[in-house]
Amino acid sequence: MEIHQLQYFIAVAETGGFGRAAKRCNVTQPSLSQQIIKLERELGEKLFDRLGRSIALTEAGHVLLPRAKRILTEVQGIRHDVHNDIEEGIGHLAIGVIPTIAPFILPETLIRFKSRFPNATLSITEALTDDLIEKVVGAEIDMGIVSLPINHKLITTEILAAEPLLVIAPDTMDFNGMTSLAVSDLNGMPFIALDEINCLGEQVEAFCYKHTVSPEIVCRTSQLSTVKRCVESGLGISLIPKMCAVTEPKGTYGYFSIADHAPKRTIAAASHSGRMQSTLSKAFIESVRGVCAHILDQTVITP
Amino acid sequence: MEIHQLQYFIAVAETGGFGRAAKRCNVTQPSLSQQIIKLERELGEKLFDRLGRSIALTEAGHVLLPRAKRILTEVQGIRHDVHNDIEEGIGHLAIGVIPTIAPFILPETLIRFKSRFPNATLSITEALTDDLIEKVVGAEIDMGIVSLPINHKLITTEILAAEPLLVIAPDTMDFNGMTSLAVSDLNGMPFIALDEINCLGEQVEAFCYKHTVSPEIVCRTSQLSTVKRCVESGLGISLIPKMCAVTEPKGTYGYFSIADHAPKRTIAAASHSGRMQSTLSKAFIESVRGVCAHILDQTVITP
DNA sequence: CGGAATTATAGTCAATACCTATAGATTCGA
DNA sequence: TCGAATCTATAGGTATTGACTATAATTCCG
Repeated sequence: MEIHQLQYFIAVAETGGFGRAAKRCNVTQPSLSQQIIKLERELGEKLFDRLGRSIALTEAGHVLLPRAKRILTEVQGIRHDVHNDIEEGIGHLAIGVIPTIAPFILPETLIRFKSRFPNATLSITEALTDDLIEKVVGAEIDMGIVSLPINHKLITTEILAAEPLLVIAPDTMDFNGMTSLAVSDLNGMPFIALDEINCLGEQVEAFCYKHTVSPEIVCRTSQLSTVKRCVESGLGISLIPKMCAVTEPKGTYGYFSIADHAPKRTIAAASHSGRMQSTLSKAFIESVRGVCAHILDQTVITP
Repeated sequence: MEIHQLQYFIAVAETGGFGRAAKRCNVTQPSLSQQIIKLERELGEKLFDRLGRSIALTEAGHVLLPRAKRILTEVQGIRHDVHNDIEEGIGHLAIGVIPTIAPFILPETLIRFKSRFPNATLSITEALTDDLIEKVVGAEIDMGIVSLPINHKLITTEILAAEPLLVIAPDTMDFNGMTSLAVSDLNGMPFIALDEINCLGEQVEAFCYKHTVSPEIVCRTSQLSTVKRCVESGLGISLIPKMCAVTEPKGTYGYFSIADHAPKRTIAAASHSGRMQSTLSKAFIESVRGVCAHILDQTVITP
């Protein structure tokens, strides 16, 4: 069964004749006749009673007609839909975000994205960088929101924001009223470290190593919120991303920047080099970029 | 766009590879590749991102997939439906009935038919024989319930019942207690005639002419119910089909058969010789046959 | 009965779907 | 890092088939 056969069939049914149908379909009458006969043979039923002057649909023809029309309508609609549904933002997007970013940007990002594309569906995965990269490569998700650097030849990254890392210290610790510190001030300080399975943990570690400071690690946790709670209870200081400082209620601790070698992380969208970015993907990236800018614009440094 | 292209597309989407899809579709991989490429060109959008190990649907592919599946499902369903819907009595039947039959058989026939084929739709036309025949020839209706003879080379008839015509006479007229009359008894009697545009009118006329009796026509009406009312009011006698006697409430009149040359009419289904009879048509014919048998089985002759 | 109209058949041609063979690209394990 | 394996694309040949022209067969109408 072929689409053009259904087209011919509908034309015959609607024009009431093979010749007229052929004219409408821009083929000759014998061609059309043969295709109808072929369709009849395939279905094992005559579709028309040929009455000389006119034709009449048989029972089988009556059954086929509405179905054929529906199929043709859908086929006609496909070309249109393939172009328009994309613009209308109908579709699905699978996103992954690392745990040290997700809780701070997702709420606002989802609100923005959903209001712009109410018809799109979204699935979010929270996982560590390596996991996300693997999922992107395997096309399980469309994009990962991660922290650079990413080194994988199949991954393309697009920078979304540069984010300072701030020292967080409990109110019980005194920095002599300073609001900004030097790297060397960290030396020997009790330090709450994030587990190294988080890239942020690694990055902090690398930062300390690079500037040859060695704070004394008194605790290792796997979540930033736990870090904050440890700091709050006076256990030590830590280094956390600004978005974490901004978006959680202020407690009994203060924030300080490091003046001489400001540590930062770079937030980026990682996607598969071989896949074209969908409209939704691009829009999501812009949403994240906007949310980051908005969040990082705020000031939290202890006066 | 061709159906097999959609089939290939779905296979690739579901198997996650061109080679596997080709195997499932029983074609070689290059053939399948080419058809996908062709489909992509026609739609103006890439449908898959080829990632080496696996493939991923593009945005356009995501839009197409559910539509392609729906179309394929419908196409698959057609062959099944064309055969099964017929057996399940889904469909439409257009019937015509002459006025001297319609009111007596239709109610019961429709009840029987509808209970057997609840999913079928039915349209009924009441018209004179010539009109009906023309509509059957023009395929406007599927079948006419008429009275023989019908002479038209494109019409096939199938006899449904032989129906006696009975003399109806008002109670005020006395036939000396006889329940059956001879043809000659009609001579000179006041007679309520049905208009000759009805075939029944013609037939009665022909009957009288053939047996050389000439009742005195005192009234011509166009409907049988009017004939009865005229008889009832004592205007004269008439000759009416038995089904008319049976299915209308008995009033102040009696029925008599004609013993020597029993007049009758032959009820038949007239259909187009060139058209195959649908299941519904055949079933409707059987319904009518059954109803006629049931009605004509009853006895109405005045004791 | 003849002319107009309509569908079916026959024969030819061109488009194309399919096949085999092979190249190019990527992944994975040694 | 190199080679084997896997996967898709390309090239060229073949065969199917949809479409065309011409014509026959049938029906309808004057």
